[in-house]
Amino acid sequence: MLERDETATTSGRVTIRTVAAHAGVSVAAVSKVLRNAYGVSEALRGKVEAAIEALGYRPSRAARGLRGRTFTIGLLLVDIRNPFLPEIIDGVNGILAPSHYRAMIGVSEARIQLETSLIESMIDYKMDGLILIAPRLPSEIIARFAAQIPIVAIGYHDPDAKNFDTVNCNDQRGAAVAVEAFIERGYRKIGMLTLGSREGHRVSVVRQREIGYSEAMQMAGLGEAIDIHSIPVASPVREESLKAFLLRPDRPEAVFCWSDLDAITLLNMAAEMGIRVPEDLAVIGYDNSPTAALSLVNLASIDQSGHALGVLATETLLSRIEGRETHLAHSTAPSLITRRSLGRIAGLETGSRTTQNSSSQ
Amino acid sequence: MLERDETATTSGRVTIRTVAAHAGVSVAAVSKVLRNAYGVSEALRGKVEAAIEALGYRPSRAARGLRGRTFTIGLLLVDIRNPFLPEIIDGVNGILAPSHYRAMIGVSEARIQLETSLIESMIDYKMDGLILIAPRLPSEIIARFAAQIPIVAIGYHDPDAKNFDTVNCNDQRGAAVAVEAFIERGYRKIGMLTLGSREGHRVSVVRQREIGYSEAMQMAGLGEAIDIHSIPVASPVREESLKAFLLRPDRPEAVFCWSDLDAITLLNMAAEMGIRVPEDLAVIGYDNSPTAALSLVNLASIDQSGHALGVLATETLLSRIEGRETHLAHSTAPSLITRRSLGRIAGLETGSRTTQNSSSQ
DNA sequence: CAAAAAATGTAGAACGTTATACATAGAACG
DNA sequence: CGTTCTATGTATAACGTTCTACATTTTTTG
Repeated sequence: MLERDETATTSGRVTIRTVAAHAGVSVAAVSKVLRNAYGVSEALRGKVEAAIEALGYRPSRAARGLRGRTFTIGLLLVDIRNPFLPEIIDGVNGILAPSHYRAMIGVSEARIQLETSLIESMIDYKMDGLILIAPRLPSEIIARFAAQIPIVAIGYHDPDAKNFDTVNCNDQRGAAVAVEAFIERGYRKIGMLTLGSREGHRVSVVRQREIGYSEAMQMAGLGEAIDIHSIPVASPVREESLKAFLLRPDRPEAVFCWSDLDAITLLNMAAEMGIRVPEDLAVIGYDNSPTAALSLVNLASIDQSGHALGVLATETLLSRIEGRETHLAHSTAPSLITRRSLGRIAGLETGSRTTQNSSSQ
Repeated sequence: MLERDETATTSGRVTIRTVAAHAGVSVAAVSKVLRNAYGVSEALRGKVEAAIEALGYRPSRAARGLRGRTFTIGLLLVDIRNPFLPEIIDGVNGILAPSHYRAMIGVSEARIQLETSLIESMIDYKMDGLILIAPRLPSEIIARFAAQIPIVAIGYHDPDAKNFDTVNCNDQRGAAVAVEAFIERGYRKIGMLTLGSREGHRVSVVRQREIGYSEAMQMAGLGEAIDIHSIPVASPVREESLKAFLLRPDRPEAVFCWSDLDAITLLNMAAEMGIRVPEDLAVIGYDNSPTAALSLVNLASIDQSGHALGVLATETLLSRIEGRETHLAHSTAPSLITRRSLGRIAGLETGSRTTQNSSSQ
């Protein structure tokens, strides 16, 4: 192993100048090799690669950001507690691992100003593209940013998106799967718990799940029994609203809940109040979170395969970065994981999966 | 609002040159204002700040990385599923929100090569400092990186650390708190579940909790009853080992588990096998994860306040970045959240907290 | 073989900011 | 008032890489 070259900086970092001197070629030649640019002989490539190896050279991502690519994908989260995040991130990292790309995650809150500020920061870092996970931004804001940087949104249903891509589980279908499962087991009074009016727009997964619930009920001739109970976002009125639902004299016999987070809280309260699940109230959640699978919890849930969403979003973003300009909207299929909370059929101690077909636009 | 200035780049981005032209001053003057450097009059500051506001200028973090600071804190995670992560991140973001700093999170795996590669990437981004959360690296590797970039480690007990800082919950004390709680309730056959030999070094939180368990048992005159059951890291032998523990004819009457993750799995299995908790087996976990608090789960747990750890680590790192060179090792106090799994005293349906003092070196 | 075309490697500027040297203006002092 | 000291703002190079123009070498063609 050679000593560090004297063309290293005063801080001791090996730079492209160091490599060029070591290989006896120009700086631009080293850059061409790094970029895999046209006009590099095999002999030159060999010399440069040997020098890079010998010196342990790593390009500065910051410097690259001034002219070329940083090989960075930004992931933007508005809720670090979203239960399907680990799977998405596993999916993303699985695709990026063999490449030069690296994912960097920024955590914001569900407020337009904070989400916007985080996206701006990611642009200032010269990231090559962004994956927004369940963003709460209006479509026009996302479109404005997409004019500056490639963007893919997960968990965001915008049928009019032109300059950014979307990757979603088919949330209407997910809700319909839940309703159908209840009906198949003989339930007719089927309600839905949804999240409050802060999430009012059609792009939101919550709204899509409501639409799916309502349409499935109507298809089944149960339009008169549609019963959507809206819970507020903020604690403690959120928990109070769940309790109020449980205390209703006209409580339905089965309920589809927009997310496992609130479904699990509901199960907890039911247990504390002596309401038997599924005998007094059958429950299906959404997300198939790890907690839902605990046999102490045993919540039936719609699974949307975060891993597949992460994989698909990353592949879609990389193709955007490579120059594709036509819009893509991917839709994956939800599946029902049946567990005890669904009830009405014996032998439901272990989860089992009912699958739908997937589709892309 | 003025039109975008003609000195903007061809990509349309507002740069420091644009601001300088708009304010009628030099580029270096604008830089001095941005850096809050000495030698700026109030009049100049006013002109520059007005131009920045009018043009919506944001410095390029990539360009800043070439000479100054990017105002970026890197958070490195080896396990995105670690239940106390959301609280740590809330703590970090709470401190950074009013500043120019931004946290960027990188997710790795618990393998030396991958963790090392992620740290190198963060250095290549010219991040200003790093917080390593429960790193699995040997001390010498961390120290080598700390010679290049300010580092604070959370959940890493290295009494010999010289050039990086540590912020930990007092894990020995946490284990002792659990043992003492069992003893106070009359349990004498008290075991411990720990994580396998891959985590063999003293810096590891697992090893610290073992030490705390063993010493507390000896202090209580129960040295002969020390019983540490080691479970392997990898599934499915991990779950098999937990089941083997439950099936032991000489199973202890109470068990302290190194982490909520495995404690919850244990509770699940116990429920499936008809082992009553706490009547047949009392359990205390570690981390006070949200799942532990569900009344369907109701696991007593040692709380280490991820939020406080995040706050403390961030403050410590910022002072490192500002130039402090003396080593700091912060230790916060664990507290016991009592719940039903602990047993032996009536009226334990709601969690309550037993607190210890905190200390810093 | 000569001319044309293609491949190769280099020189130099660009990217957007920071840091430093220093010219100059303004303030303080005798 | 002249000299010295301090504060201010500018000019310029540095930071580490990418990109492009183009000189030169090599290959292909007639």
